[in-house]
Amino acid sequence: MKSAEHSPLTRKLSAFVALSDVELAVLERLHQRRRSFVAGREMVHQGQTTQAAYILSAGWVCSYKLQADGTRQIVDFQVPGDFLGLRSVLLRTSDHSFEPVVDIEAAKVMKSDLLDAFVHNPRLATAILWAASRDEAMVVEHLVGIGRRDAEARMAHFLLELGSRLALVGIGSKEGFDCPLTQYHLADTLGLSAVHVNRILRQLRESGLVTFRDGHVTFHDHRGLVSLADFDPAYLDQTGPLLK
Amino acid sequence: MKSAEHSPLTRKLSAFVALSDVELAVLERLHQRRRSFVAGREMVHQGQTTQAAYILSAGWVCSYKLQADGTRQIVDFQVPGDFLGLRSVLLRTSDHSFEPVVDIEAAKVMKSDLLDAFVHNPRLATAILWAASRDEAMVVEHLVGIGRRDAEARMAHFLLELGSRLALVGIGSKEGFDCPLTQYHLADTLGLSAVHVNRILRQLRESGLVTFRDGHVTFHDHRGLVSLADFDPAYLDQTGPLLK
DNA sequence: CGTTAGTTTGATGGTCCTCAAGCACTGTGG
DNA sequence: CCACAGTGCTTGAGGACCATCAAACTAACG
Repeated sequence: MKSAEHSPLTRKLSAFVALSDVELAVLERLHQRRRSFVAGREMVHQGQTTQAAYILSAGWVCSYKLQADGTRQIVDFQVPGDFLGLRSVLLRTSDHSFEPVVDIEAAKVMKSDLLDAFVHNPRLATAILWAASRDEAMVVEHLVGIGRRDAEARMAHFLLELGSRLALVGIGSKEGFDCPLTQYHLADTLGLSAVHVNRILRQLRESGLVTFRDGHVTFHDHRGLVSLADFDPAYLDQTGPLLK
Repeated sequence: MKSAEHSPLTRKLSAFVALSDVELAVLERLHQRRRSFVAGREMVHQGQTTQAAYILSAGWVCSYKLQADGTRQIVDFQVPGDFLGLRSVLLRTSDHSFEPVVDIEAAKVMKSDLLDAFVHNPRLATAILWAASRDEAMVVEHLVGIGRRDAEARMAHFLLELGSRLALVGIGSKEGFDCPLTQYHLADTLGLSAVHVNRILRQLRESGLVTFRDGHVTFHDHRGLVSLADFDPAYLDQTGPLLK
């Protein structure tokens, strides 16, 4: 089986652990129940209890929290290869909502199947938990960005992180990537207004660093961006101690 | 054994799961290796790999990330009953630093002991992972606060959350709590300058909502604060689905 | 061809930062 | 005992960054 035939999740995990044929097979079997969801319609509402998680195979999803005053904060995006609602299956009710950014394809994973796979394939369990832990590290980095970076660095950092994540599953590179997000998504992610997002994007474009336009992000000066954003991909790349 | 004799961690977990005598004993045994650390000296540096975690039994610790420009973002505080570095033991190198806010007492937990306890006491494992998941929910809430709340609501929310957490381990209430943090800590937590923190605190005090002074937080109008901050403690209180 | 969603730009103002200075308290050493 | 430094708190003045309001423009779509 060639790498191109694998699911994005398999690609992602394989970048960090050498998975055995058995483990690969179990992973592919988790992808049986294919589902589609249309853009914009909320999949899981905050506070809801779920007995299933999803593995995203195509499209983008955002997870967010709504506040009483109507403002929204996007906590994270899920791209192909990412889990949706893993934590809410394993431990607690979901504390945020999920909404597809575009029409998506996902595999529904029942709690029982997941626990079975974990019990019989501890290395696979570790790999998946490693991915969950990486997601958490991204949230922390996001927190740091909103708290201590100005709008320009925040945007640069965000685009670089997305680029790295997508490159890992083969749909992005240091040159750029396709990006279905609107400037409103960026605003709700970065804690800015949509108007200001627009101005910052123009500024980055006019500095020759990066262009965000027509659903595509183009890195013109990747190193310059890294320097502007103080971007250190260690939190995305590092291998877990149990994954030897 | 009376509740007062239990460790703060035991108190916290007992609020959500009825632990058996065996589980209580295992939990207490994890507290054997007592250690002290002095205020201000960094315990774990970001990027460091650790083979041990700590259970905090007295004092406060903050976990933070430093940026290249010298600014600091505090991600979370640990109060008695909280774990330090649990994730870095289980999965990956630590991605932030830890520093005691005051002199602290903690129990060192070796990775092997923890894994042993997990294997033989799955309910205990679930309870501890529930606590870890709760920590993550707090980080998400923190992110929302910095991204979408103004300085006053951010401060109010933070103080309310701390109050709830401390009440759970018996060192705080709706009336207030002792708090060793400086205004600089608050600033680095909330993504504000220390000067602005001072102004916001004055504003909250003069509105008769809350006083932060001389190492003590006093809630004058708890309900008013909750309303100002749009504080919903669900993310702290909810019981996980596996904890029946 | 009107409607809607998304982008772009300008004008104005508020929130919060930075710089600066003064004060209170504590601990230290001469 | 007192000078002095260090830490933390407080307040003022000025300005930067970013929000809000408003309006025009484009593209997609029924």
